[in-house]
Amino acid sequence: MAKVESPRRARRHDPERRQRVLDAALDVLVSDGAAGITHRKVAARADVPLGSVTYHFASLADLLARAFARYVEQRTAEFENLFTAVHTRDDLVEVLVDLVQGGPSRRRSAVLGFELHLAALRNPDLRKLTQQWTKDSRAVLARFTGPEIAGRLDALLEGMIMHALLTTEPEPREMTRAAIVQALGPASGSGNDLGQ
Amino acid sequence: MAKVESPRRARRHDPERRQRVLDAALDVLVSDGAAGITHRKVAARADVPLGSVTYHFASLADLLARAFARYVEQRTAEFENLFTAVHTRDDLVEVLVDLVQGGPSRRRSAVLGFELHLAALRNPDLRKLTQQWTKDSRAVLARFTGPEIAGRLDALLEGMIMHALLTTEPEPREMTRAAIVQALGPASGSGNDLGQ
Amino acid sequence: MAKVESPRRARRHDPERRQRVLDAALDVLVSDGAAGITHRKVAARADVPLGSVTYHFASLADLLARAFARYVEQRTAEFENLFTAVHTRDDLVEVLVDLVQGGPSRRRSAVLGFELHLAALRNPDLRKLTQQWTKDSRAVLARFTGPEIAGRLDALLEGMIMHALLTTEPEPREMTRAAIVQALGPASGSGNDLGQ
Amino acid sequence: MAKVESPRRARRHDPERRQRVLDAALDVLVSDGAAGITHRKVAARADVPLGSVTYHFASLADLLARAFARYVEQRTAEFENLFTAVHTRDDLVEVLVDLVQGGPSRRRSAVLGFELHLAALRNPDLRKLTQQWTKDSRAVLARFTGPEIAGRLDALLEGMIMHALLTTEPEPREMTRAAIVQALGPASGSGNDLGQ
DNA sequence: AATGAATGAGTGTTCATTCAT
DNA sequence: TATGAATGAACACTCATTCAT
Repeated sequence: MAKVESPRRARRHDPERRQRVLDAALDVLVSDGAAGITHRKVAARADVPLGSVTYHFASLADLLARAFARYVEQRTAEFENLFTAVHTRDDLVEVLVDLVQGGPSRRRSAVLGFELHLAALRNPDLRKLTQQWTKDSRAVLARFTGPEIAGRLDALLEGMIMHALLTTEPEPREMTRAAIVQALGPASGSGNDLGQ
Repeated sequence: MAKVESPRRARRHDPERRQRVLDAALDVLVSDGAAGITHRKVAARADVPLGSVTYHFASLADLLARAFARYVEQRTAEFENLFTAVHTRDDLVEVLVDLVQGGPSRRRSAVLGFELHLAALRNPDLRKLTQQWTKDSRAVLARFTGPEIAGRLDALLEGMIMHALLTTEPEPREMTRAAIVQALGPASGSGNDLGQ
Repeated sequence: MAKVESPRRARRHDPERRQRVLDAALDVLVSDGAAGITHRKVAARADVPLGSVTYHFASLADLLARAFARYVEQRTAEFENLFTAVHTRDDLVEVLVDLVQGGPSRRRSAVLGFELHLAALRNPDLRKLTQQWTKDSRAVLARFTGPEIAGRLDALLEGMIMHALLTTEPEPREMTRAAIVQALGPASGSGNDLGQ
Repeated sequence: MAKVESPRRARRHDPERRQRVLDAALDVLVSDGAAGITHRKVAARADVPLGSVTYHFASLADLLARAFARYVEQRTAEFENLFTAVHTRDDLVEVLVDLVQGGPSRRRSAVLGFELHLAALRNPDLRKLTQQWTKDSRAVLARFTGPEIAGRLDALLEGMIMHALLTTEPEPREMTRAAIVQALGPASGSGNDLGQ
């Protein structure tokens, strides 16, 4: 019978530890921000000895950079995924409204996004990351809207998500939808398809 | 002959010191972020002894809150001001485009804005501040656009400013203008006025 | 009509302020100990501006010394007083038992006494104070018991008071009495009087 | 030839460091009192970097508590030891007189005892420690005197030790002895043994 | 006489990082 | 390879004391 997992495993070989530490770092970023992350908090969160964190990552900045990289990777894939089922303009609108109104489930993602943006403001390496991320996101959107609309849509979404994060009175779904529909511009064709 | 400014004046009486410390705190916030602010950096920036900062502000959190409050105050006034000369739709568009494209002169403002937003995410007192600020900004916009458009315009501007801050290839002015014009929606009247 | 006393009176002339500050200092000593006393706590307790405390007392050590002096003065008088009504051996025993079992009303006194003793261990000025105090106390006791008994009685009382302060299970009154009676030694005469 | 002790050894491995820090803390308590102890003083006394003290003890209060616990442990053993050679009533008296008159060699012990008592007044954890200590001491005494006499003897000893610590004119040994003999009460048997 | 402002020294504590094992 | 011990730098904050007014 399997032994119950003890709170501090002494496993000498733990190939996924790096990943677990990175996820723990993201958890800490969500709750305490880039301002509040420390080796110790990450180690505690990952249930790993302190030395293990400094062993696997050259510095806290390095850990942060790799954690953010992991986040962007995951989020890009997730974002991509969101659009696989989009076939009509209405599908697109619905997906984007969900993105903004996402509720607590997407709060984590959103917070990390803004943490990354702010950190990137003063860290060139992270700036590269945000630029690639922005480029990729817009590319996904552009498949449905063309590049110009994609850019403004992206900005609008970002602003709306930030506001959603901070407000106590969430915007009605209908208003979010209207804003998105307007940003998408007039439907190009007569039908409901995306007209590409 | 002017006295040479000594590196540490022994000025015992300095009634505007509080304000100077707050401005120094904002300077530090711009360069190092809320993550990097310390009493010592603020004191050095304000050319004031360390004890002076802790004397005037009960805690670093208190100092931060008051600095952000000062920033919002200034920025609200400045924002209000921007629109005194706006009479036509084109005026409005031009002012908003400037807001986004503002260049280095507005970088400080923008950075502080995002620092505040992020800090507010985990600090209820600051959240009150951002909420009031958002409300006030939208109210100003709403005078020209009505409340609904004001909301989406505000989000769009925020997103565009964030992107402008992070990109190395600034968006052409024309694209920014197009996005804003679209967000404003179709001109209500036939003329160039704001149609209110 | 009399103005309601505001929490911080701006009375320029306040001849009893020194005394009030000393009493406040004793209050702080009771609650925080000699380890925890500060100008600020005393000022707050006395409802007096910080500058007033440093104005009236040359240093914190000075304030402490004068506060303890005031305490000894009061306590000596009080102690003396206790014995004015003592005429018989039984009276004496009863008064001493009360001294030990005194309950919360005497806790303040007892705590201050031990604070003083400990402070005196490292401060020669305070040591003079404790020596005089001890001498006076013993002199009062000696009027009833002779000097030798007075000394051991004093020590016994001190020890019992300290234990009473620290225990959660107070000693029965009867046991305290028995210890005191034993320390007093066999009644010198046949009667109930003190036999002097 | 012995190596000269360098002021700061770079000893990375030092398994008894915790104990040495605790002993250093007791030294500081003796010289400066609970009021005067600081991490830095302890570190200097133990010849250990500041960070080492905070590394081994979660807080200054923790350090204090453990130092006092160590003291009580040592003192209890020592006290117990004192009585192994006691067989007659005279032996007992002699040991107790030594305890009070102990001279400088016992000054350290006595000071720490009073520091602990005073600290316990405001710290429930330390109060537990003093209660256990008192109980143990009395139990040792009670083996020779019975519980009731043990209690009053304990109080008397405490009071006499405090006075011995503070006086400049030490009490003659004979007087101390008389007080103890009286507290022990009349010898129970005819002989010199303890009559248990 | 009295006090608010000011400041330098020092406090407990946290932490990134190093290193011996 | 992994980690507990260790440490120096820095931090937020407190405070006795000074001084201009």
